[in-house]
Amino acid sequence: MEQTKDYLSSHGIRPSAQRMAIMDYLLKHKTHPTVEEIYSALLPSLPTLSKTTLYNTLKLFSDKKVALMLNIDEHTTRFDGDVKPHAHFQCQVCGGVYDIFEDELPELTSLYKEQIGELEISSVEISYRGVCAKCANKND
Amino acid sequence: MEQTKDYLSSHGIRPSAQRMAIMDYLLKHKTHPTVEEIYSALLPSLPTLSKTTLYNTLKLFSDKKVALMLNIDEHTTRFDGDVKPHAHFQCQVCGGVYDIFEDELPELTSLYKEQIGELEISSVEISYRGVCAKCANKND
DNA sequence: AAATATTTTGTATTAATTACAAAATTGTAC
DNA sequence: GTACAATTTTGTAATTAATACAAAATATTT
Ligand SMILES: [Mn+2]
Ligand SMILES: [Mn+2]
Ligand SMILES: [Zn+2]
Ligand SMILES: [Zn+2]
Repeated sequence: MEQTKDYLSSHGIRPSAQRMAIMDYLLKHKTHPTVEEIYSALLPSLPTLSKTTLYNTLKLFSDKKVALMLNIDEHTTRFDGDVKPHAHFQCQVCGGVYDIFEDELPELTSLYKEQIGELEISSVEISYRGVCAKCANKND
Repeated sequence: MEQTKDYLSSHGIRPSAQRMAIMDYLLKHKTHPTVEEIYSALLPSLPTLSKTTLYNTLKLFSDKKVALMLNIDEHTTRFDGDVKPHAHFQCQVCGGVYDIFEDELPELTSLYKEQIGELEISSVEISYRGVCAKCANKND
């Protein structure tokens, strides 16, 4: 929790109680939560937390590059405290979002370019969709 | 237009007037249009077209793999009649969505896998964000 | 032509996100 | 420490993309 404070500060984000709680949640829960999920989880410890604060904070985190804003789920935005290069997979059956790291997908890192032709790149999102192992084995 | 009919039929889609007009529009306009843009464009020639039909049809096209549903734009879904493997780039300044093909990004095709570990893949979406050449040169 | 299945349409609803301004908190100057 | 300014948080209202639903229209089969 103390390190969360320094982490935010070092990225130019003033570490308020709300911001630390939200960042902390993202760092501890690598489930790619939605705004609703984060909100419900934090409400017990931050009873006055407003959704607007949550939206503003997550936008801020994304701008300052301490969180990823994922558009993999067509219904809602999801967030990720892990900003290292990695891809995502969403199961169309259970809706779960899973990480795909370089060991599973060696080509991955080479897609993180700063420039492609004339285009200046600031972020990359690689999204797979399909059926996860758990759901595929349900019809047995 | 006649070939559009066969194209839909061969993909198991009954070629109604609305469906042909929508598919036709996607094949002719490689601008990654939103639902609103498609609707406005088709309204003059199909005055009774309903948004519900448009949403249903685009969902059908996506399911039948004759169109891509793009989540690159966080505000709204965009559609693409080009279903060949390619990546996309959205300019954060002008909002335009551009194609990135294999000649610009040779690693691209190798990401289109059918399986990654235990995960069965049915689609891939690769989205870059940044600033396009036109917008980068505006501050001169 | 009658019966059946499919597609289209219009309206109402849902739900994620944004806009906005007041209230609260924090930081700075004296 | 009080006063003032800047920042952050909050609650409410508004927006808007997307979906639900059932009636109307159209196409297909018998
Ligand atoms: Mn992740
Ligand atoms: Mn494209
Ligand atoms: Zn699953
Ligand atoms: Zn641009």
